[in-house]
Amino acid sequence: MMKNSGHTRRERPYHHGDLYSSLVKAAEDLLEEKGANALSLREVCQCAGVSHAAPYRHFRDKAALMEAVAKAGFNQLGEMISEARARHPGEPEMQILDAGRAYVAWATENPERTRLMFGGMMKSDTIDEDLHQAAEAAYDEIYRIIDEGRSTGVFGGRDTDSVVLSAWSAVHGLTMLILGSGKLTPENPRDVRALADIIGDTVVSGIRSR
Amino acid sequence: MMKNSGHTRRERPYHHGDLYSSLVKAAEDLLEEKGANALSLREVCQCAGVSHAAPYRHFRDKAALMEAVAKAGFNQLGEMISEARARHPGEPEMQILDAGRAYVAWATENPERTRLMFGGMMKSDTIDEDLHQAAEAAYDEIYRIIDEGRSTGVFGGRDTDSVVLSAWSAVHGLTMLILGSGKLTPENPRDVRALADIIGDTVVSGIRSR
DNA sequence: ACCTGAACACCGTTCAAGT
DNA sequence: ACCTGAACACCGTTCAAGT
Repeated sequence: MMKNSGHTRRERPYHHGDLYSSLVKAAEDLLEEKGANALSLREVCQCAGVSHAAPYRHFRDKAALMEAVAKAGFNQLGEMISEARARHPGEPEMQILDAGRAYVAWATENPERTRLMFGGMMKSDTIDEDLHQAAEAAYDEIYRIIDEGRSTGVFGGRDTDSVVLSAWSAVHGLTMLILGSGKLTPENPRDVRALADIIGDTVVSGIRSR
Repeated sequence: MMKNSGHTRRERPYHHGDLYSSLVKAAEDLLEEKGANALSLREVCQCAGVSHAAPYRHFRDKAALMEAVAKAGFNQLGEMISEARARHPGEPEMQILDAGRAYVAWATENPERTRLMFGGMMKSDTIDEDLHQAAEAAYDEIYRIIDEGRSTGVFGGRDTDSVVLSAWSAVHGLTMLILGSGKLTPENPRDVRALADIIGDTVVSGIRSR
């Protein structure tokens, strides 16, 4: 298990080359493997093959590294929703159903990263602007679905923000219950999808124009 | 700021008397004050006026103390829902609306405890049976509301569990978005209640029998 | 410019010893 | 039975020094 990222000749050069990315990758892997509580920066360094002081050239502190991990997570999650939207052009109901499936699926496949992303980090006042924008971009994907559905008359509700909130809350709530409660323990992706569909049906019933 | 819990004569007796409760209380306070990440067992001990080794007579480890905090949280949350239910006998729609308000209100008043309770702790296989039952009792309060609503015909849906899941997901999702996303930042209890009512209306629309 | 190694103040946990 | 104080292995962070 020698790590040699990008280098073919020297076994371990003094200068790493792309330490920033290596640290984020190592942090992601270790986070999912051991959980947020047991994740130490020193272990991430060991995994990336550098000394425990090396990260401080690239990240202000441990929290900044975790913010980078969260940012990558929001980008991935937003991409999943975007793809679900693209799969059903002109069909907002199918878009929201499929986006819900994708949201829950990604989160259950990356539970620790999801907990990190929605665990209160975004509330801190020292929040990075990059991270904020990545989260915003994911939100916008949901907004676009609802907005199209409302403008074509298939969704109702008093205003778009309220409908987005309702849809997002339901899907996000299912997600966090799967990750956080002892009650919901789907064994495989098909179980996850079945749960997502139960919530999807209720959401669509609740926001459909009447 | 001398702590003297229960003792009037001696300033700091060798035997504390009710260290278990004092530690849970101190942990609750410090948790909400500094956040889960910055909470140290040693500081809890200092706050309770004992040495840093004293807790190990009452708790297996730090995680066990946090489980006790979570258990108390589930009991409080379940109590809130129960009271909301009792406020509107025979009116399941009002019960679920009011329970949603109470759920979101309690969580926003106790954000760190809520994150602890739903942060994945319940997933660990070494979970305490007491904690599991406290969480189950809170869940049952929601179940009772939906069950009564379905048996009197005001709620529809394929089965009670699916309807409970839909309602719980929506309210829990709003809660976690308020606690965890940068987007939702209600400034006061009235804002929180307004958000809860938006979700409540959609949920009731979604699960009402048609 | 980028990384290391020693150092510092902390942490959770253990255990012999005190009351 | 309950608590203390010293000890251990760890941790995040800093900084002079190395390449």
